[in-house]
Amino acid sequence: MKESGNPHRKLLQSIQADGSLSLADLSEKAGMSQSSTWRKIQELESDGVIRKRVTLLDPGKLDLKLCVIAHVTLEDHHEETVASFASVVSERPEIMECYALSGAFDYMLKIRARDVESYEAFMTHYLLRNRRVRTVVSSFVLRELKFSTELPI
Amino acid sequence: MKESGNPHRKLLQSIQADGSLSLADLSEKAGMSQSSTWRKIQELESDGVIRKRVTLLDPGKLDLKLCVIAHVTLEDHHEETVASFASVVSERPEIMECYALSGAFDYMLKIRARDVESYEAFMTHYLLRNRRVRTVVSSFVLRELKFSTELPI
DNA sequence: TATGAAAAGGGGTTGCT
DNA sequence: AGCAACCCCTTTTCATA
Repeated sequence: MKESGNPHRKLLQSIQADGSLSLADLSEKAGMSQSSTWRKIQELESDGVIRKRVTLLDPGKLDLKLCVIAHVTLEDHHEETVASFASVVSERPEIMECYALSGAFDYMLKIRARDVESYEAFMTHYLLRNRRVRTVVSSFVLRELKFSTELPI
Repeated sequence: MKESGNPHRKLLQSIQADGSLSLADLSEKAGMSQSSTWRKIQELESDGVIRKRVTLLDPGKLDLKLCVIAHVTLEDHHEETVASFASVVSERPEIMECYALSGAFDYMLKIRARDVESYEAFMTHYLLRNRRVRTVVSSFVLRELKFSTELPI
C-alpha cells in the first residue's frame, strides 16, 4: 500500500517470471538503479510480499504421472473435525494444494501420485478411512493446460 | 533415469524447498562435493527435470484477495472448440492453473482476481461470452489451507 | 571417464558520498 | 540514489584415481 509505480510492478513481474535473474538484469528491466533494485527486493522480502524462492520440477520426469482433483465434504464443521482434516492436509506431501470452498463441496484438493495404485492407497489410508470425511469425489487430470505461479499484477 | 541414490533425492528436495540456497548449502545437505552438486544441477536443467526457478509472491499483499475454482464444460470437443478455449487459457494471466478432467466437467480452472467485481467482469468477458462454453460453475475460495510447489519425492 | 580440489571470475552486499 | 570496494559464490580448470 503505497506508490505502486511502474518500475516496482516491473520488478515484481520479473522476479515472479524468473527467479534466476541477476540484479543487473532486474534493474535494467525495471528501469531503476542496481542499488534501488536491491533495496526494494529486501523491502519486499521483509514485508512478506516475497514469500519464497523455489525451483519448479517436472512431475512427469520424476515418475509422478498422476494428478487428481478431489472434492471433499466433511460430516460436520466442528472445530476438531476441521482441525483433524487440516492436519492431514498439512502433513501429507501428496496433497499439493487445498482450498476451502463455497458451494457444494467443503474442500478442493490437488493431489500428485506415482500412479493409480498409489493414489488409491493414499486415498484409502488418509481420506476414506477418516470418519470425519463424508464424501470424496476424485477427478483425474487428463492434461495440464496451464500451471503458473505468476500472479496477474 | 538411472542411479536414483539418496543424495540426488536430497538435492532435488532441497532445491524444491528453497531456490536461494547456495551450492555450498546444497552440497552439504545432499552429502556430496560441490563439484558433483554443480554438475548434477546442470544435468537436471538440461534434462528438463528442473523446469524453472521462480519467486512466489503473496496474493493478499498485492490486492488479489479473490481466488476462484471454476469448472467448465464445452459445447463439444471439436478441435477448433478446444483450441479456442485453450488459447483463452494461455492468454489470460488471471487463469493461473487449468486442467482437463475426467468426470462431470471438462476443465478445472484456478483464477485470481482483485475482487468479486473484477472476477465477474473477467468471467463475463472471457468465459460466458464464448459460445463454445456451455457451463461455468464458480466456487469461491474461502481459505487457502495449502499451496505447495514441492513434489512428493 | 568420473570425481574432488582449488583457482579465477562475476555478482551480490555493504558503506560512504 | 549512485558509486565503489569487498567478499562470497558460481564457474572453470586442473589433477587424481
